[in-house]
Amino acid sequence: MDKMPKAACDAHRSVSMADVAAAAGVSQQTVSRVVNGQPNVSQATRDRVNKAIAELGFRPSFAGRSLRSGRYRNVGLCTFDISMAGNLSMFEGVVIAAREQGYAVTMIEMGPEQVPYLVSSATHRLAELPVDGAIINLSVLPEDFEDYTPLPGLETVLVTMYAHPRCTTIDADQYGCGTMITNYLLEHGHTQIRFVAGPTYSSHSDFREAGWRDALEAANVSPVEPLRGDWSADSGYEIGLKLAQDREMTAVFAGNDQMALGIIAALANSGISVPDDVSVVGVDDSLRGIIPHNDLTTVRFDMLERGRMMFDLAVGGGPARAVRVPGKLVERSTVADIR
Amino acid sequence: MDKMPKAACDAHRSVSMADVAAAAGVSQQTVSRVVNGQPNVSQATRDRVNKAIAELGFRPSFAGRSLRSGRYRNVGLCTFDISMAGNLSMFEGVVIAAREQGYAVTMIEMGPEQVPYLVSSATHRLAELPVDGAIINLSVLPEDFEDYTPLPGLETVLVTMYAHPRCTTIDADQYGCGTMITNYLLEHGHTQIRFVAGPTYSSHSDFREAGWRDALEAANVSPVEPLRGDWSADSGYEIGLKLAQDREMTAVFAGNDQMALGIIAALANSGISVPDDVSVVGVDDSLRGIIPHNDLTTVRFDMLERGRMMFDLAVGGGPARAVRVPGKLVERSTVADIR
DNA sequence: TTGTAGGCGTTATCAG
DNA sequence: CTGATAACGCCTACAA
Repeated sequence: MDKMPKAACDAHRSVSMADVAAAAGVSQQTVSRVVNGQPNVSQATRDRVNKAIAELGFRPSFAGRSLRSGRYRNVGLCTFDISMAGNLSMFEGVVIAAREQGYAVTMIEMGPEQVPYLVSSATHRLAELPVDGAIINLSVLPEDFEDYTPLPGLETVLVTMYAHPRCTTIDADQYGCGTMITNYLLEHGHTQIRFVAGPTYSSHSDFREAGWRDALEAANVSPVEPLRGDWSADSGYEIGLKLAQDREMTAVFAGNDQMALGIIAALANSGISVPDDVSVVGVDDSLRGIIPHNDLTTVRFDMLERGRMMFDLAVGGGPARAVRVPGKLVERSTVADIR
Repeated sequence: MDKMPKAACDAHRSVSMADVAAAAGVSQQTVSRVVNGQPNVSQATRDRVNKAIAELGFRPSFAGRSLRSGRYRNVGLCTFDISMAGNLSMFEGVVIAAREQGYAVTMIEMGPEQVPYLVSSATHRLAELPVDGAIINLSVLPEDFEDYTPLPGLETVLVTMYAHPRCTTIDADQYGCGTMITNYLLEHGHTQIRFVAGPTYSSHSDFREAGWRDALEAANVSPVEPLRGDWSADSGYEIGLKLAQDREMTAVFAGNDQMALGIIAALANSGISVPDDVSVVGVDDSLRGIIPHNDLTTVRFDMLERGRMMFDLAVGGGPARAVRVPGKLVERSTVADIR
């Protein structure tokens, strides 16, 4: 009984290099050399080790490796609500960017029981994960945003339009997208441009609205108070019915593509033709492939570019700054010169 | 110079419990107790330690912890192409399910340079990550599927409709969804039910088609060869124009909702009314909130239920089996009794 | 070409 | 209540 190896007592222990070494009759170090493809091993030894590896089903321990190296080659990504529109496409960009550098992405969701949403909670959850950097997606502005200080030693990037004094932030440029769309409509001769906002909690909607407001005021036209939807096409339809009563309005800047679609349907049902009578622009370019003959003029954000920047900031570090990734206007056929 | 601490030489080393212990004038073990909220520490000591933790910006090392515990509380998720429709929603379910158990999810994408796609490559990449289990999403059937043997010691789940002798597989029940939709249309008196397939590489499309075929044959009607689209609404539109020529057809089973939308538009433009003249059913229920007045009858898969099952299988283990998660018919108004 | 020693940060165990 | 020790799996450095 004395000779019974400890390993046999612990069913949960995984196969280590020491086990492989024992099986192959070599030292642990030789196993390490084989596993890492180092040159100074004779072919015979190499074969014996590889055989043992295969038989025992050895896999190198991430824990052991990263304990040694001090790095994980992995970034953490936290969202408060993963199902919020846009989070998934953001995630896609980060995963692709990470893969290009040989990194993985570890994801957590804070979940609905974590109310109020605090950046500091997110940071602490992420800090216990095997990550070299952290990306925290702030779909709404958390209460502790101003007071927040990132953990020293964990490069942290906040995804939000708001700048932060001690932490790098990044987001698709919602404000710029608001001015871009509004100016585009102004260039086409429109002045009575209505904005359709998203839900009140959405800072993206706020920034798009601010861009619209500022662009209008720069052109000396006073903005009409926006109507507010909930991002859904049906809410857009209801709003479209109201807009159809507005005899001044010649253009609509919808907070997203779905609402734009609803608005266009409502206008059509009210005998108003797009773009002949009224021009409509959306945001996100989220309808490609989804609806037939998609002709909605909109703004597209390059999710791969955005993901790459988030990733680079999260692993690269550098001083705190506020990065805004510009979108591109996608001209289709729901905008025309004013009649 | 002799007294210069080693740490000062290595800028990349992170703050360890030993550092905190030195700063607080206690032993490393006491720091461990404080960090893990164990009871047997005096309040005075606890305060001193916490102060040192805050000052030094200590965060517990994932590597050290999991080296000790032998577990990661993390599952790996691999997709061959993350942007494939459906992958992201699958991912969402897994992340939510994982969070409920205090797990994180680490994600990798194989990327386009990894051709041909091999399950074994995915397994080996996942095996080097800090994961207790692995989920591999097989959007297409890889060449080495039959020969594949999962790594012993890494619980592996394959997401595919195909069963595997040595590995648990799971998927939304595409075949059952095919029979369900077809039987539903048969119950409404339709027999001339056309199927619109997705791209040839899609096994999901194949299984939906097989379900359709079998249900028809069980009802003694011989299936007309399906038309094939590329999942997009525009391809659906083209197919819809062809279907409009088919005088026998009274019902269409579209491979997904987007194509269904295109088909309905093309039928309408050809003077054929849905559901008065022709009934149409889609799959996925992916249009909610996207289009106004969404009235498409379709099949919905519960992504949270699916994610929970995948997660449980990946951490729970058990013998190899093939799990199929059934969908639910969502009755809206694009199906009517045959005229 | 191969082997030995040491330490990365943590926690279980035992000793005080 | 607190501290010392050992071990988890791996890799760098050095020795044979």
